[in-house]
Formats: sequence, C-alpha cells, structure tokens
Amino acid sequence: MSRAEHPPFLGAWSDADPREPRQAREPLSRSRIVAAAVAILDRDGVDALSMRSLAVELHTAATSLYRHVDNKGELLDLAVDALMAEVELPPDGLGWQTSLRTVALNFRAVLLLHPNTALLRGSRLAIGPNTLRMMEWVCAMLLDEGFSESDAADAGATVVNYTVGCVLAELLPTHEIEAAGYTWPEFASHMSARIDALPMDRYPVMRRMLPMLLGHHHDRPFEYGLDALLDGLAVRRKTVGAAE
Amino acid sequence: MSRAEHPPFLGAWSDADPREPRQAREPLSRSRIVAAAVAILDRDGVDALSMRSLAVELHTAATSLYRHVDNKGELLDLAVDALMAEVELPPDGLGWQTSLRTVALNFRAVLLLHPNTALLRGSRLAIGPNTLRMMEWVCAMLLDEGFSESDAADAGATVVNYTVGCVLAELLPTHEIEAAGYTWPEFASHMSARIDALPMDRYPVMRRMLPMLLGHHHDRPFEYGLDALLDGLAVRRKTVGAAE
DNA sequence: CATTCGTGCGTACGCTGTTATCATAGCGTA
DNA sequence: TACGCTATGATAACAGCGTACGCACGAATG
Repeated sequence: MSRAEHPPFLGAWSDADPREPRQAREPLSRSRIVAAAVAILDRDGVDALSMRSLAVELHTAATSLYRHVDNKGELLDLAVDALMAEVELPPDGLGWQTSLRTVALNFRAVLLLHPNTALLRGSRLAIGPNTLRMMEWVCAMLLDEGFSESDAADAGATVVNYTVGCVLAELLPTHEIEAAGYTWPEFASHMSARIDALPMDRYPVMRRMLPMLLGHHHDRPFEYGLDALLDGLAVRRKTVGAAE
Repeated sequence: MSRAEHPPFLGAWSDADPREPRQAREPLSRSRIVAAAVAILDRDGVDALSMRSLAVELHTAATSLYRHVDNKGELLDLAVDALMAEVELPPDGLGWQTSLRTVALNFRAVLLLHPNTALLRGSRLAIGPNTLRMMEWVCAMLLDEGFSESDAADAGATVVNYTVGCVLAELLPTHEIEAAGYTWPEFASHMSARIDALPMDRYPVMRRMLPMLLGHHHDRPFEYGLDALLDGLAVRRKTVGAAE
C-alpha cells in the first residue's frame, strides 16, 4: 500500500550537490566524531553538545553518528577518555613521591585546560585506553617502588580521587556562574545575599570563609592537600612496611 | 459547605472529585517537593526524575512545581543539600583529627545511603543551608583548634574534596552497571573483554589490578587515604606551625 | 554485470524542561 | 453578605532532545 503512489518525483532531497560524490568529505570515524565532540564541549559547553549540533559540526546528519557510536553516553565517555591522552607522564627514576605528585599535577592541568569536558568526570565513569594508560603507569611505578599490589591500588586511587574531587570543586562554581550569565563579583554578592537571607548569626564563620573556599585561585590549596596526602602515604608506609 | 449549585457540568477536568476541595491534599511547598524528589531519586534513579514524574508523585501538574522552584537545576541542588541535613556532627572535644575523621566518615555514609542523589554531587554545586551547616561546623572546629583561617579552609576543603572524589569513584561504576542492566560479574567480564580487545600486553598491570580498583568494598581504601591525609595534615602542621 | 554490504540520511516517536495563559479558592474589606 | 485581590494550581503548547527504523546509494565482491 502507498508504495509508489507518491514516487519521489522531486528526486534530489539532499541540499548537497549530487554531483559532488558522497565521498568528498572524508568519511566519518569514531575518532573524528570524538574530536568534534571535545571541540564543541570546550568551545560551547556541555549543554551545547547534542547529537544534532555535533552532526552540524561534522556536516552530517545526527543519525549517521550512530553507525560509529552506540549512544550519547558512550560518546561522552570517549570524550573524557580522549583528554587523558594529553596527560604527560614524568620520566623514570624520580621516586614514587615526586612521580605521583607530578602525575597528579599534570592530570589536574589537563582537566583544567578542558573545563567543560572535565566536568563530565563527575557523572561518567569513562575507563578507556587513555585512562588505562595513565593508571597503568602509576600502578606499575608504585609496584616498582616496592608497594604491595593492594597498597599500590589504594595509593594510586587515593591520589586520583583526591585530584578529581578538587578539580570538580574548582570547576563547578565557575560553570554554574557562567551558565547563569553571572560574573564572579555578581556571584559573590548573590552568594552573600543568599547567606544573609538565612539566619545569619548561625553561620558566622562561613560568612568570612566562604569566599576563600570558592575563590578561583585553587593552585595553593590543591598542592597543600596533595603534599599532605603524599606525606601521609610516606609516613604510613614507613610505619607499616619494612625495608626501603 | 458544598455550594455545588452550579457545578460546571463540563467543568470537572480534574480527575479528583470536585466535591473534595482543592485543599484536601495539603498544599505544595518547597520542602514537600524536595522530599518527593529525593524519594524518586533514591527509589528509581536519577534518570527517572523529571518534572512530570515528580508531579505524578505529588498528585499535581508539572508546571505547578514552578511556583515553588525556579527550575530543575535548583531542585537538584536542593535535593543534594537536603541530604546534608542527615550528616551527624561529632561531639566536641575530640581533637581536630578525630573530629575531621568522624565528619568525613559520616559524610560519606550519608552519601552512600542515597547513591542516586549523591551522584548529583558530581555535576551540581549545591551550597544550601545544610551544606553550610556542615562546613560551618568543620571550619569553626578547626579555628578553635588553632588553625589559621587559610589553613582551616585548606584542610577542610581537602578532606571534603577527597571524600567526594572517593564516593563518586565508588558510585559511578555501580550506577553505570545498573543502568545497563548488568550484574557485577557480568560487568567484570565485560570489562576484561574490553581490556582484552585492546593490545593487551600494553596493560599487564591493569589486567590484574583493575578489579581491585573497581571492586565495591571500598571502605578500606577510603579510610587508608583518609588517615594518610590526616597524618599528612598533622605532620605539615607540626613542621609549619609552632605551639600545640 | 549482478549482488551484497557498509555507510549515510530522512522521518518519526515519545519524552524533556519551560512559558504563557487561564481558572479558581481563600481572604481582607466594605 | 458581597466583592475584588492575590496566590496558587491546571491546561495547552513549544522547541529541543535521544534514538529506532528503513530506504538509498557507492564500493567491494563474485
């Protein structure tokens, strides 16, 4: 039924010139899609990334993407993992403390370089080859330095989790601010207004310290906690382990 | 008091009995809405929470919610903050180390009690009265123990960020697994399959250690890192500060 | 040359958050 | 008792989302 009753007598639906063979633009591929996704994320933010906008970026139709990516979730995971390729791994022989410290600093630097993509770390697992590469290096290094398998896992995970937590704590405020179209000072006053709206004598300390906690010069606090963590790992290692 | 003398005979759009005055179900309020949102989140997961599903839960229309809540974002923030009311604050006089340790443990326990809501901590800022209450207590306690304002901010933020990072690292895998309908062993095999698909000799360490990192018995690693962090804070405090 | 297959694409569906508009209930005032 | 006022809830509608389905066409294969 209704088979050829309306044959496509208006043949060329596509606005692309049919003379130009489809091959003209190089074919889609997972990596090209992911790269474009990261580009959109970095440029326009996470809310601007839809399958349709991504298709526009690639001069394609939205549904074409599904030939190369299972769903949007996987795409986001791939985008996050793609960042991890940029994390620079320190040279050998620095000792586990400075090695761990350097990896953490580089890891954080990469995340801060792509804030909008990094925010996805808070809601997606994203264990891809590049993430594995970093974890592999860290764990191998710790094992090499004499850590037991379980200690290496704990120490590595601890540092990574701490770093992710700190980065999120840095990025979330600025993201929320920009999403609302605020500037930083506007946000500060908005924030203190919200605090003033509460029974303000109940938060005397916060009144003074909140700007300090939300401020965007987070390098120092991050390194403060990181060094404390590494010191702690060293101490616990000495008291628990034997040699070295 | 039913002056039903002229019931608009086409009028009863609502499926509720018009005799029953609208007042019958107690009126909407911010707190009722937030409570219902947390209930949906905990019961059915974050994807199940839409303004419409929330309206159904409250026997209302979706748009009515906007009288009490600016938008869904604010609602999510309120839901996250609502959790923080459950964090138990330890008694005074324990000293800053055990105090901080106890708060971190209680904080994490509350988050793990509401996994689906806790996941939102990864994508939302959520500084509400209950969050402020906890931060206020922590900072005041640290100041009381002789920390400088900036040290108190750094130490408190460090512990909180570490805790959030760890909780996310615990919750994200299980969330992803459940969302995909997997069971844990299925996921494990799926994961090692994905690793096997990669050039597997490049990740020899990860092959052995990944189960350890993703395992769901995370109490020990969390406390391992937490204690290390606290030790480190103590050490740094001794070497930097003077008395005490 | 005929067939199969991988890839791109148009269409369509159900769902989302949100706005504008309308209806109504309860209350202070006359 | 009667009347507007205001706060609140309900209806409808909209643009946008992710994505399942099936057709079209170029390239590879027999």
